[in-house]
Amino acid sequence: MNIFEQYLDKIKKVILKLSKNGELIIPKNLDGITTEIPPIKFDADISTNAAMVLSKINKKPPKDLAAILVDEIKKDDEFIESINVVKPGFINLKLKSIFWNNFVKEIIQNSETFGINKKEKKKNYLIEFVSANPTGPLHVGHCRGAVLGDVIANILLFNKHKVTKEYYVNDYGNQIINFTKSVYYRIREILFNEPFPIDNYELYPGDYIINFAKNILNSKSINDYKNFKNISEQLTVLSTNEALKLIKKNLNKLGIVHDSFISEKKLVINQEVEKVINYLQSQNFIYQGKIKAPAGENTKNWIERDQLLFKSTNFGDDKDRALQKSDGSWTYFASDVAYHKNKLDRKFDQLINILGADHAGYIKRISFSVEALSGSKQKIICKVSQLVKLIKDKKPFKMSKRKGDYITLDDLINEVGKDAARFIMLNRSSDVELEFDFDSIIEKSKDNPLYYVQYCYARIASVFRHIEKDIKSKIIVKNYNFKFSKEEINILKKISEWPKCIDISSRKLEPHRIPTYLYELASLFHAYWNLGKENPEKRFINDKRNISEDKLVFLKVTSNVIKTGLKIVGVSAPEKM
RNA sequence: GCGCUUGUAGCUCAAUUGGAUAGAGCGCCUGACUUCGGAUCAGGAGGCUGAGGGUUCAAGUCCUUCCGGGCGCACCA
Repeated sequence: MNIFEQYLDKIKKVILKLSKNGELIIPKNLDGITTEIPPIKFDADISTNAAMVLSKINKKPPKDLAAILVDEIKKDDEFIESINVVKPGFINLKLKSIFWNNFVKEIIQNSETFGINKKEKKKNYLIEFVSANPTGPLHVGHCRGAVLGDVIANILLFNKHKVTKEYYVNDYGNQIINFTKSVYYRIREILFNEPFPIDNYELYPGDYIINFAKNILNSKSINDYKNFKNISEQLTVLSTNEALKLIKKNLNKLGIVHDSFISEKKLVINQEVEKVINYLQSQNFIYQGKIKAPAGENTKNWIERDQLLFKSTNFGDDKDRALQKSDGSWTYFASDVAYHKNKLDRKFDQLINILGADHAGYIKRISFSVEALSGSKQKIICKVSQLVKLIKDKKPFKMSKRKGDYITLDDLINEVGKDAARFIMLNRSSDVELEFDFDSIIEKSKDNPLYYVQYCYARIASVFRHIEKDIKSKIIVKNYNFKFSKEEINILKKISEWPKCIDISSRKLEPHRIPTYLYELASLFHAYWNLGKENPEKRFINDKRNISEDKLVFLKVTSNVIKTGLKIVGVSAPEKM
């Protein structure tokens, strides 16, 4: 139950009715009219801007219009305690405590579905995220995008949409050849005692390659390692499989499981790239031409050459984009276009891509290709996760692949744990760079907002332990005539904002709103808890270890939201810490 | 040079898809545990939301021009 939607509907009905009676002129649509959470200082529960929005068209001051609206809104509403008009023209409603009794009843009876946007049309989403090259373990940089994608999926799933989480495996191209060669040299190092050519900058120096080499040797799939050419194809498959196995293990440790993995190589082998290029050619989106060197860049080494180009400038890109390399093989972009055709063919309602900041420049061309392929019928949403700045010893920590001094996702989780990693990565809007201070998260874990929220749940759980009830089991309520305290109603108000939080997070694909909300809710709860120190009446259980039904229900409802929220974020809700 | 993105308290960040007197944490100062878990709480100091212009009843939020940061700008992926 979303009380803001509920009252918005009601207010709109009132406005329509007044306009029918000729008391009010209304604009073409009422979209500008909203219900909001009033600032705390007003001691109100819901506010609306209706009078201000209607003011201009009616040529009347908001105050006068508000007066008319207030009378009509008040009519036949047994739940409104007071309603008043505030300075620029806001109408603020305060609800009676019976309203909150009903509100709580609703939640108790539908604890699993509280917060879900039931009105929303259910869609079928495809969300592609992580898609790191299968050449080694995931590192910290991948972590943020991974969590972002996973939690966006969780929010959509919570709202009862259908979601497919997909990983695009870039197992084709130069990087893969270099990677396979690296494995090959490590194998020779083991078999023939040849030193690994560490000076060759095309190769991957990381130690993990040694493990891949050992695993492949142990599998005994290949007998003769003397000639690279003879075994390169087989070795590529074995090597990328090793890398993928490791990546999946890393993801699992973060609590992420993709529904499907799509191989770039397969798209190429099945000639899906040719097919899509032919199609685009038939639609006149492709031509043979040259790309100009970018202005301001060092153009000494620039070689202009004829290439197969996609006309992304048709859609507003700065330049057209190459599809084919000079050796005739496809560019990354070409097979990605084929991949997106493949996505479109699977008939999703909405495609979502999660990209790292370093790939943001890629968004235009890929979205334009989706436009071209779908005849502008489909648009893809691309979310960018900004960089994570690692701080160690109060200094920025720069990672270098070459030196091998980069922090893997595995290291990160081993140090701070899955839950903290997820919560911190999500705690900020994905649009801003995030500072990840290793030391403060490891050393003083109390500074970690995750614990603050979890502690709230643990405190409630401890009350349940004292009264020998299970926090997880359903509560049977005899009658719903509660008498909530001022503080409890204040927290219930916050709980009433939960569906709104979910709604916005879902529509804007902004999961960071959930940890923020949970933190705020936990904060109110901790403050209330501490009142019990000075005033025993504010405690939840009395000397005889009894609890009133009101308080029991209140705790149940609060813990329910915290738990649901933590679950969406993908972290645990421990009963003891 | 171009594109994307960002600029809010000393630091790290929120801010209800345009709403009211811009809020938290850290740090700094003062206080609260014989009793439901102190991983907590109460109070104080700290702001011309980078600068100018515009749209609007209303702008941190939208448009525009500057200034500063980040990322990207070939056949890499």
